[in-house]
Amino acid sequence: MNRPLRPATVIEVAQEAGVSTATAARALGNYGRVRDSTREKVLRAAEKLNYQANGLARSMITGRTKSIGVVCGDVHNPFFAGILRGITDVARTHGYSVLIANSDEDWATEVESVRTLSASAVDGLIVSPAEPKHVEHLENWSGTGKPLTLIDRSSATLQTDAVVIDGARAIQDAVTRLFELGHERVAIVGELRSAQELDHVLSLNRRGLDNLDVFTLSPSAARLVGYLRAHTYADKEIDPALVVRAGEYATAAASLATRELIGIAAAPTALVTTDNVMTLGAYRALREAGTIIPDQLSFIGFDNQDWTLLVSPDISVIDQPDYDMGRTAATMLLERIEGLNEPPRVVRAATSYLERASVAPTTKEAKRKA
Amino acid sequence: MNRPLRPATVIEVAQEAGVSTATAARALGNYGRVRDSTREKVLRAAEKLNYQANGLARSMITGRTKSIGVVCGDVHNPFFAGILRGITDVARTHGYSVLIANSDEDWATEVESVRTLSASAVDGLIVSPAEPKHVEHLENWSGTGKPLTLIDRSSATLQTDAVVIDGARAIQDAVTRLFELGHERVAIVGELRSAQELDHVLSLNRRGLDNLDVFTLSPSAARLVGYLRAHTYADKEIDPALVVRAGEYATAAASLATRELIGIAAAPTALVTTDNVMTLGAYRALREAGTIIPDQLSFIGFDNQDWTLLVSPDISVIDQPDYDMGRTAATMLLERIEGLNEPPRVVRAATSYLERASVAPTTKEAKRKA
DNA sequence: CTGAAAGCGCTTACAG
DNA sequence: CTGAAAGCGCTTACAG
Repeated sequence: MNRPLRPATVIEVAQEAGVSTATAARALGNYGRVRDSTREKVLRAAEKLNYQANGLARSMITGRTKSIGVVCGDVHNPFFAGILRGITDVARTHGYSVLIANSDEDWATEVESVRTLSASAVDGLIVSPAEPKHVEHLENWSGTGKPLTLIDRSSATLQTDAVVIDGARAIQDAVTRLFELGHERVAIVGELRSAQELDHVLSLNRRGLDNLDVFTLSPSAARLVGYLRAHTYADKEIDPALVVRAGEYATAAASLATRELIGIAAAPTALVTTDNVMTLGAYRALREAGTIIPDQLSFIGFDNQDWTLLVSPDISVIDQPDYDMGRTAATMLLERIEGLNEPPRVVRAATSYLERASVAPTTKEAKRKA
Repeated sequence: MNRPLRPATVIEVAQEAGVSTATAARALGNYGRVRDSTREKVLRAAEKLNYQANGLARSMITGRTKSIGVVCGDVHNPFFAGILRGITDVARTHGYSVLIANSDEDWATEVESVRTLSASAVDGLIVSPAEPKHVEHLENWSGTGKPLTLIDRSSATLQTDAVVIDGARAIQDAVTRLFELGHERVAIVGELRSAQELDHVLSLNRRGLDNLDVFTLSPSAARLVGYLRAHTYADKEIDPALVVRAGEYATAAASLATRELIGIAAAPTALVTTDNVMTLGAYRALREAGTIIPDQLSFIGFDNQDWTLLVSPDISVIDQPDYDMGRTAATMLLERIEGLNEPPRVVRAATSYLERASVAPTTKEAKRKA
């Protein structure tokens, strides 16, 4: 009865139960046909010997490890943390383990992460690709026949499941709302890392904007398109000085860009941001500059972070269901792992605009209403 | 040259290179002696066949998977997110994968998580035990000979590496600082889930407090000890009404408890909290109640969250190096995995008190100084 | 329903 | 330095 250091094997259980290893394996592994009385005999022997299946040996044969891999930008970013929580919750209820890797939005790191997870033989992968245009490594992964689900970003070249939001629509609605409130000079702060993508988007005319598939763009570029569409459809001109590029995915960059923005001669009366990092950075700059919200500037952030309800005034935000997005992505991935064979499915999670005290009509508009 | 769906095996590489499988394996696996020219021949064949080592087969033999498991309360909690980031960063540089599970501070969930990670055959485990007194499942794990590192909480019964902070000391210093500023009525809001532990700690006299090993307590109880010590050493009486028990690890519970606290007749002039969840909950309640900080109440939070520098006034905090704690825990674990054989090491990470505008002297004290 | 035997893709003594 | 062979702990046709 003394528990051996080396756990018992199927063979030992079989001997204890007086059956063949094949039969013991069937009873233990819960497959094939076994007479009930035999199964019980085996299970009793297993219990006696404290049998624990060796998952490695099993996985080598079945080719499945009951684990999934996640490659996101940074687990410390609350948006990804929320997604990850959703993924882990779904995985757990299905008995799957979750392996996590951060890309820091760096392509080479992402490639390496995928390789590491691949070496860990995960059954499926959830990735928010750092560069949706460079997904050869993900194509290779898919070449193995194992499923892949994209999250937060989709790809034009990759035919797989994806969970995204319509960020362009969300920003378009927010900006339009600001127009309603009388704002004529609305600024936007976004990462917009790719200057090329930025130039491309800015160069589009109305028809170009209409026809653009925003889901193939990087998140910040897609959201900028919403900003441009709002202007175009409202017949407002776009002042390039109000389109602010942080250039990298960091709060410091957003702060710097925002500081410059509010220093220009024809200052904006309203500001929208494209995600939680930009929101935090921009807000810090406004706070340091002593900008009075909403009197001097109406402000709409992205992502419903805790702090947006702790500062004064409360910050209006575009809420994005990160947790549910994670759940959805995991659910879709597990369906594929379990054998679902359908054309790629793209889920667009719903965002919602939560208007709070950081947004107010312009003085002029307020008077008009009165 | 067409890439086969099934990756090449050692046997195929060996045939291609014209050597035995043993030799091919040695060259591929980078162990044993192989003549340089032979090695090259094998590696060239491997490249040609696009050989990828089957980690599962390798792991089954070596007994190692190059992966570690992490069981924390909740990855969505910024404290754990910071820890996890530290762990993943260290793991990556060593070529290890990280498997993550949340316990939600629930013991049964933790047990299940350990079992799942165990089935995934991780080489080591980092756990912040939900109930430091109930660690039989962790003892079982250690019984396998694989290493375990505790984080944020240690255990009296478990002889393993651990990374903790001296929360008692941190709170003691903070409370003492409040005394210096003239505060006589200092309150504390903590989770203090275990009523039994709370009663025990509250019942201690000076000697009992002196001799208590706070590292065997739950974090919030340990921090309460710091509060009690500060009072005892300053010869201040403890008003039980100022020791506030949220009872569960949730912001809502902290808010509720705080709301009651500030409603009592003899209200506190200062408040400290025991971790980031309690801090957020307490701050929300104060904000809703319209408490003016620091005029009506000096406030010291735990964990240097982003938002503590966004609200007005800035919130003083006890900073806890979550990221570095994660790094340290991972480093220690990997050392054990690599064979280090030393007595258990307990690292006490340094906290720092960051005083900001949320803390001020009492009116009386301010006058005295003037 | 059960058993004997082969096999998954590696690593590892053991000889030479 | 290299090779023939056994073995890790399972699962899986194939017979019966």
